[in-house]
Amino acid sequence: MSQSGRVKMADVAREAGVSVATVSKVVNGRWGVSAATVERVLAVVGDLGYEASLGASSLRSHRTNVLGVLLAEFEPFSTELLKGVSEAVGHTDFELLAFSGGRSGGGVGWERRSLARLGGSLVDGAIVVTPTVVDAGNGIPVVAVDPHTGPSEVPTVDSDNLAGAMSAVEHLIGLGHRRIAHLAGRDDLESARLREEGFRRAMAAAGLAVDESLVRVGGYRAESADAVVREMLTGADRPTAVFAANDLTAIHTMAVAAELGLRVPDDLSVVGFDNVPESALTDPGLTTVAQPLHEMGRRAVEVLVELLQDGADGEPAHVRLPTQLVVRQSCAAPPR
Amino acid sequence: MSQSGRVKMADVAREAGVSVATVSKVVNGRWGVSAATVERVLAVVGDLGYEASLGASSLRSHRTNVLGVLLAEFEPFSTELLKGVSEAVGHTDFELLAFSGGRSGGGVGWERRSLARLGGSLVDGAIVVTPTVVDAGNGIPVVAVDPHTGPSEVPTVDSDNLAGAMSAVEHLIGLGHRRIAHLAGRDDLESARLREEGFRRAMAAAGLAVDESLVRVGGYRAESADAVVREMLTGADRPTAVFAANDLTAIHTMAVAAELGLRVPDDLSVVGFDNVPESALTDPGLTTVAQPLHEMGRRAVEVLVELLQDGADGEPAHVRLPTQLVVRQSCAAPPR
DNA sequence: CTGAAAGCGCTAACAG
DNA sequence: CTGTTAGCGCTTTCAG
Repeated sequence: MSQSGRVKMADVAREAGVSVATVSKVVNGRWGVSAATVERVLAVVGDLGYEASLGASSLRSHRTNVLGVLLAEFEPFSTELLKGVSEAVGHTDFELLAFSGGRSGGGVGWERRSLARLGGSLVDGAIVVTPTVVDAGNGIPVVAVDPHTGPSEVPTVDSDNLAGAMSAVEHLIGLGHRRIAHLAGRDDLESARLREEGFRRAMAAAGLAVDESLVRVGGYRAESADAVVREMLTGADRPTAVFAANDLTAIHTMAVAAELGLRVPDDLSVVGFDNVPESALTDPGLTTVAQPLHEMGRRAVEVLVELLQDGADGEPAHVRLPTQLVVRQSCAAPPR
Repeated sequence: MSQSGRVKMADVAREAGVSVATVSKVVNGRWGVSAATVERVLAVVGDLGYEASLGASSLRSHRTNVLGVLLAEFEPFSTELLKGVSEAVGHTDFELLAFSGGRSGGGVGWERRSLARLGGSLVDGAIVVTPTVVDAGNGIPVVAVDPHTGPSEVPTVDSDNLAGAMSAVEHLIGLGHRRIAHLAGRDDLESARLREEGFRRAMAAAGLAVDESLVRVGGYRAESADAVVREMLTGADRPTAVFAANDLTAIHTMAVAAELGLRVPDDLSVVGFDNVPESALTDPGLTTVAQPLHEMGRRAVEVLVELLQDGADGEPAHVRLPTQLVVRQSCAAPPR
């Protein structure tokens, strides 16, 4: 039947002998079409396999029943989150659209760009993952997961980064470590700032001084951390343990250590943060602070859907979930 | 500056004192605009933070520089693939859009629906993940990953399911197993069919008869496999080993075994297929057949981009990548 | 070099 | 109940 290109509403209309307006009404279940017509049109729709163009209908109706997830790139953190989001969305009748705009790693501002490109038409609401700047949305409801600025005027979902970081460092201290390094995220990320803060508090609580030369910014990506890690591990007085701000850089730390001939955990202990599945794939398995990533995704959907239904009444929600230390094999007592 | 809703091209035009047509030309880098005007418009664009609406521009131009990934839901298999896709797309100047249409698990036809909704406007080309029916695209280039029908008129990317399955079963046989069950996918999935075929060939090669009561369809999801697994493991003459058609059902098999008081691998050996990161998270770790998921995603992008640039000249590409057995701790010699 | 006008495919008032 | 008439925000001729 359908010969070239996509089937459009006009094709259905012609075939069914009605106007496009009528087809539109039928397709959208609007009132005021005779049962006979509805049936005929639906038959043709099925026949031709017609499906409305998301772009076109959204342009006009500003209601698409599609939820958007905006992210810088599809890496372990955001894909884990997506699993939770996907599961939760499956219980609603929304469709799900994940968008990664701009070039990988996204120059700053990807969240604004993406929001502008999709918002106001394609998606009814959006979940932005790890945004560094949140514009209170672009006319559409937005919830931020693990945002830059920490709780603000836009609803957020995150985990208890401070307590999580403390538990990780306490674990190292408990094993006997004194010379502990922190491979920090970036100052402009709230989660990273809190993890560093947790590191410092745990150290202070144990009466340990922080050697500032061992607190270095590695970002959240392997590439950005590489040079810093090498330097840290080849330095004269290298640390006996490293607390990395996330799993990706922790895993990279282990890789660099191996390359340098250091055994983990015998020569160097490593702790990460996130508990992405990849952290269990390393050898030895990475001890890390688990964030309930799936749950965070589910909660974000919950908050967003509620916003969509009830509107933004009152204070924005700020959901904070607990973290938990997952002990694997990457930590041991320090070498003597 | 921007007060309500999104900034649109008309706003930029007004502010810059030119027509929308001119703004459009500038924004799209078209020829024939004076340097002075270009500069002025660009300044306003930056100022107002203007970003073209994907929906609107795609509607008119049929070129969006966005690649689509269509999937039934965001589960481990497709998200691993996405990581590879994302990485590869990062090296191009395309943006990436992953869409999961319809309700979770998607009634059949989700691939057609999604393609119709996005194709012809929103995306320039699409990668469909595990489609059960491939319509040769909806006017746009399409490449299928791990498709239903096996190599066909649409380009495909998959892995060597037959050899992979054989290696898994040979591993079990090598350990001394004779009574091996196969938790099959579904007959209408090419990959599942080939895995079953591999199972049978390996058994035959070893001179072992297949007990047909131990070849049961579990689908690719935990829920669909649950009842079948329970029945299999509680039967009178239960198998000493199970080769599941994918990791998700293998993992579920281990869970059910644990629930029934069976120890893995002492009482029951289990092998999976896919090697999604989750397979390393189980206790004991799951022995499984690795598919190069990231690589498959990368290759799919490669094929798609080429299609987009050079058009579909000649035979459709069919990329088949090798699999590899990953031995963890879920298999041992059968109990005597 | 610039702007006016005509749609892309669809939905939302309105008339008939 | 049904069709006609306007656009949504943008790109693209085609005159000026």
